[in-house]
Amino acid sequence: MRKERESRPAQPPRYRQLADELIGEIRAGRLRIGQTLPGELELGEAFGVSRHTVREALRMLEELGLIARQQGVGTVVTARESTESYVHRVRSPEQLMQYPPDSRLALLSSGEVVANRATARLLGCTTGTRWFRIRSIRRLKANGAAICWSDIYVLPEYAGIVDAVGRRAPPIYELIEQRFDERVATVNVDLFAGLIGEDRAGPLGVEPGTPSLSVVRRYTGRNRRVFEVSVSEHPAGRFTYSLELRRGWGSGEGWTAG
Amino acid sequence: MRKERESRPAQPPRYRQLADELIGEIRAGRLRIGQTLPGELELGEAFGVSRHTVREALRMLEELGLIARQQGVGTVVTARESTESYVHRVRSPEQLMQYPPDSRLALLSSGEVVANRATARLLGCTTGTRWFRIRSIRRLKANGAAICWSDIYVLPEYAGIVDAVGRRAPPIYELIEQRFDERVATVNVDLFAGLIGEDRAGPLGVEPGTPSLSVVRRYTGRNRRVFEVSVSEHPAGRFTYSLELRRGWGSGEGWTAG
DNA sequence: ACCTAGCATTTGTCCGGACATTTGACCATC
DNA sequence: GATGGTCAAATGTCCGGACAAATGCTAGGT
Repeated sequence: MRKERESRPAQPPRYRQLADELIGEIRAGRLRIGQTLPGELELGEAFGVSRHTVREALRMLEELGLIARQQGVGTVVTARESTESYVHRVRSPEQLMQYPPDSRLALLSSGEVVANRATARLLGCTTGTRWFRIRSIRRLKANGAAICWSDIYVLPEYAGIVDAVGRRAPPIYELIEQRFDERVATVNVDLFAGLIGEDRAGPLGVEPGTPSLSVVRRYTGRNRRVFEVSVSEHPAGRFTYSLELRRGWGSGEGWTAG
Repeated sequence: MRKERESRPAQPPRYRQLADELIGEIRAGRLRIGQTLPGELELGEAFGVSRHTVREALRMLEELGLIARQQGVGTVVTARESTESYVHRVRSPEQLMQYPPDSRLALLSSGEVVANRATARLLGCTTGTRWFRIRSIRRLKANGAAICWSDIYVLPEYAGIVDAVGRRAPPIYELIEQRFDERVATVNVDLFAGLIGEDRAGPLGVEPGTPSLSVVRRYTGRNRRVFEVSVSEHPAGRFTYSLELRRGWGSGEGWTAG
């Protein structure tokens, strides 16, 4: 027999009331992290609702990252607060670069290099590590203005992709994804103030000593191995790196910023 | 009567098979954006499953951002591909700033200003707009080294928060959230190369002409109004702005970067 | 032409039930 | 102490059913 429901307008559904109640218990500390909740049947009896309604409520908590459910084990509290957070999202690592579509990469030189101390610190590797380095400049097609100088380091085993660089080609990480069993899982980006040295001022068309925005991007594959690092220098006035974060709810899965 | 299911190991659940089938139809273009799907009952009959199973399958598509469901209307295709994306997430706008916890903001001066042309361009407002500006320097507690100079502009109606600035206080946007009916919905961040002028070199303890990392953050409330803009300059070598993006699936809700 | 009531359609909520699968505890045996 | 079997408990999957709520369409009245 279906339980009669009070015909009160704007009353939330039963599953939401139950979810709110359980969230309150967790927030208050009466249900602690690591603790197993009563089973679905038990919760249903306790709150006078069906198991379906209980499961709907638990699904909400799961989406908020407060609990984890496992078949045969039970429902465990995993967090006290669901993590309200601000999210920046891009469709692809290429969109992360934010270069104008009418800009082109021009290959300057390439070859194998051994990371000295300074390079090792920049790349986040140990001194002596071998990389294949691709030096390039990105220019606007319209007026040929150089917007950045990029040193791109890839693992020596991926050096073959240099054949395709500099033409109407996709980004290097994408070439690597296409030709090898590699997939971008994480991108770490560092931005800091730099200064254009004498060796690069000419090709970039600026005075030596011009301030620059330095951007280091480290691409990590699924095997937690960094397979590409790009180090770019953008002369002042030619490039702004932008991002927008919007408020949202996270699932408490360790998604916080690196 | 319950339909007999083939006792084949590792076969996905019926709701997932149905979800995959519908995803395939959408990807192939046979179900187009804007098109309404057959109703839940009709889908159940067509695929020989219960309405519950249909709803589970549709819930998956909804979570992927491929469809939208509305009571009394139906289920509409909203996207052709679920948007694989890379996500950067922080818990709060304060975490976005990335200042070391042992750094302190020291108030230099404050007062109302009128945006001239250059300031208006920087703040993203019109020339002549009035702001309340708070000038400050952030230093490491340990050695007193200045890591940035910040000009923080707030709407004049929020000027009162200046009383609490510079002490063991939360960030300014948080003070505003506490005292007024304001809430951060979006933060836009621009990073670009700058240069430390003569007026700031002394207080910052660097030579004039030192390159700097300039960071502009615009805080927008729920009413789409920018209520705070902070403009910070970090001398080279003292600050790196870092972010990490991880691969994940978005819901195709227009979450792409600004 | 406009408005309103009624109705059909659709999704949302909730119920009871049954079986499948997974997990961990317990016990017997070696 | 290790191993394997059994069983209870728990969640996962799936079913049929019923009613609520929202929406859009249509017909009739003004």
